[in-house]
Amino acid sequence: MKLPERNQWSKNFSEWFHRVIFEVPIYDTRYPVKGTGIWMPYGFKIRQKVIEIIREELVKRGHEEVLFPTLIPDYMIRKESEHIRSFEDQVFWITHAGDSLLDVKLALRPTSETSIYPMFQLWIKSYSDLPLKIFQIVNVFRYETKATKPMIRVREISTFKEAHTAHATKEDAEKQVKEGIEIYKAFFEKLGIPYVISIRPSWDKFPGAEYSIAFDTIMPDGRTLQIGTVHFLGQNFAKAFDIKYMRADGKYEYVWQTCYGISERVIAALISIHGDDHGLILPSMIAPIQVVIIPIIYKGKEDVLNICKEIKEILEKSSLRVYLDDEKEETPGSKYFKWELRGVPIRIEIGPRDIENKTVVLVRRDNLQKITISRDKIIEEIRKLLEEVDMSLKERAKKWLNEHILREYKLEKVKEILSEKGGIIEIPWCGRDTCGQDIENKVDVRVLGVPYELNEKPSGSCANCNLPANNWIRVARSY
RNA sequence: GGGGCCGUAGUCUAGCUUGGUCUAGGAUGCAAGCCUGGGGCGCUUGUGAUCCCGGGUUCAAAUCCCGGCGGCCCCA
Repeated sequence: MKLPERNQWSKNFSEWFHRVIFEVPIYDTRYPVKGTGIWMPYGFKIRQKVIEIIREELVKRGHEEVLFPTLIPDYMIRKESEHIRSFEDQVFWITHAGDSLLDVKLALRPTSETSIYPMFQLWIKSYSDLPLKIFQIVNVFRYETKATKPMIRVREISTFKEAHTAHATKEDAEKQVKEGIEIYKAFFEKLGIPYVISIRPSWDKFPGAEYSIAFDTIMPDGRTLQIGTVHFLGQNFAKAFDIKYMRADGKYEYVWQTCYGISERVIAALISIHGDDHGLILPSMIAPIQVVIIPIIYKGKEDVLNICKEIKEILEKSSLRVYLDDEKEETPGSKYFKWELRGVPIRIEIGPRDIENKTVVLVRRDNLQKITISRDKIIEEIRKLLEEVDMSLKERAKKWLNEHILREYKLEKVKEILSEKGGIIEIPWCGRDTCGQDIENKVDVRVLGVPYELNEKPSGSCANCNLPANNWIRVARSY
């Protein structure tokens, strides 16, 4: 069997994506409210695994999980002016209870800063209460006006992980920003999702933040997707919500804050980036089913099934997630396609030939290579193979990302490259906001920002205005 | 922000321009049976559609018009 291709996957990504999430099924978009969808059992399991990983990374670093109400009273959401100004048009309001008009209308949270920080104000008394590091995983609502897209641009974000922290000093808070970034790096590393980190331009930072740092990845069609953000809030919200603490010397000071978020866009990225024309390929850590067993039953050789059951038990004892597809009416070939679509990393085929030779056939999902191994080596062989598949997925994704990040000095070329193959282009930039926005308009791109953690600077002049360039700026067509 | 396309069984789609032949055709799926089984088996039978919703025009609307809801795409 030849290597599965990635033609549909890249050239017809939108179609590929819709087909896969519908047919697997992962997510049903037929619910009659625009920009919403249903996590189907298999998709829900993938989502669960992703949530487990991020939760573990946060808890490991001293974050505690909480759960806030969905509703935010009008006067509260308005406390930080820049924040509300930016979200105003996107807020869903509850104005009525039955027929009666509410005295205070209630917002469905578009994000939770304004619901959480009034409580911070009550909880934080002295420096010994700091740092305070919490997170929640909730749904948030944003009335998107542009075309919605399943998991990528939705009106009900169903999986919004938001962390919120408060600190005694600016230094502590900025250290927290770095920790937030480390958490996300570890998280994406585990999912095998490659990324670039950029400091968002001032005109695109989180409303109410001092600055924002964002993770972007590149989707199969070459457009970038923001998959994580970390914000330094300074004392903006602390002042708006009067969050003060008493220092050791008895004086009061406003806290310094950060927040960072991730949504189901990560899941969209996960299933897209590792896919091919046959469907999903899931990293073993995420795969709801890591190994699927397909019995090849010929008439009069029904004992194949018994061996399959034995092997299933052996593998389960070794903590693998195994499924035996013993459906009688379906042919093996049809099962292969089905489980490939669903991204199960390893398939075991067992037929009469294998029974006779005490072997099994292992097929890895990424390249469909078949190997025949002796039955008593099955556990170590599968463990090894899972690791190899994970590794090659990660490497392929990384390679693909790197191939789609280029440097360019001429704006006309930028436009050309982005229309042809998409990706991210780094161009020399003078550092002025007006010039950056000018580039956005001229080339029809989104400025992602300047590279985070890159010390090297461009020489020469800005690609747009010819003033001396003082940094690289990343641009892309984005979701 | 601006523009375009579309909505017919669970899914994809024909029919719409030129209203009547549509009792809405096909594929796929689903169900039953036979036959099969190491890459989407085959055959038979069956099942499944308020033609997105509301209004209008007309003797007559899936088809034309208006509004709504929903989906997709493109451009600066």
